[in-house]
Amino acid sequence: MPELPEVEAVCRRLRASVLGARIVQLRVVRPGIVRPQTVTAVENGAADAVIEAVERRGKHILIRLSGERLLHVHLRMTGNLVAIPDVRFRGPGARVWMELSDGRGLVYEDPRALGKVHLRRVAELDGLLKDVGVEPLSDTFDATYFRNAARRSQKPAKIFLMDQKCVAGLGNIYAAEALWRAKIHPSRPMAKLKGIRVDGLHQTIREVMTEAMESASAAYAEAGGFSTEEWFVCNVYDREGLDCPRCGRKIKRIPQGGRSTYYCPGCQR
DNA sequence: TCGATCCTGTAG
DNA sequence: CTACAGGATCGA
Repeated sequence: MPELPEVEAVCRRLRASVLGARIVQLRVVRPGIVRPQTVTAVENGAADAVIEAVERRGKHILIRLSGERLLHVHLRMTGNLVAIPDVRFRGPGARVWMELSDGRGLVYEDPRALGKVHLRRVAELDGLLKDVGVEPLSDTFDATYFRNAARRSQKPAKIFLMDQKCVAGLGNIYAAEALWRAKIHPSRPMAKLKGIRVDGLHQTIREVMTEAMESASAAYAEAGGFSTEEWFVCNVYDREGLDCPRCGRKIKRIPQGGRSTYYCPGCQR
């Protein structure tokens, strides 16, 4: 589910439904979600807070609460955060749930339970997010910024994009898709790319994220959750052995950093 | 940079 | 049964 566009879609939905609501109680069903914090710390800390804002930094969701506190949520692989009409009807997949004062529920669901829900103080935020890079669709993410970062990194291009330090929010799918559009081989060390090709990659990152952002939010607003392939057409991701839509060669899959990377050996160099 | 880890579900 | 999954962190 969640790379930046999907996380943003989740935030938009929450903003439309949950702002100004008061949290009567928060319950942690799975302690692992909250670790290394304790169940009691998070439950007590969120009780009685009013939801003042829903913000996002990279893939991090930041729910601002009254009293200089906030809920810091990371969906990781399979997490989701949704408002439901009646907290009593939460599903068995609820790992953390909150009862709102009007009886609705704000529920963190996560089948694999790899995600995180933490209670923070506003003052801690900068420290916690210090390694989260620039937003890919912000003005700060310009060609110069990207060139400078690229020049300093020996990492393979795909690893570089998935690392959140330079630009935040790209995951396995959109990193692969941006590289395909830019015709760059995922193993290519960033510092070895010509400036003009780095510029090209900068451009395709913006394209991919813009398209994904729009369709993710649209699909999510309407139907309340679709799997990616229904609204974002991938050219390489999860297409091992199929023809490259651009040059016709067979798409390959290689391991990188313990994950699968898909690319076209014909046109990505 | 690799592998293990956190977990469960699903496809082959 | 094994392999793999849209993420991130840790230690060797």
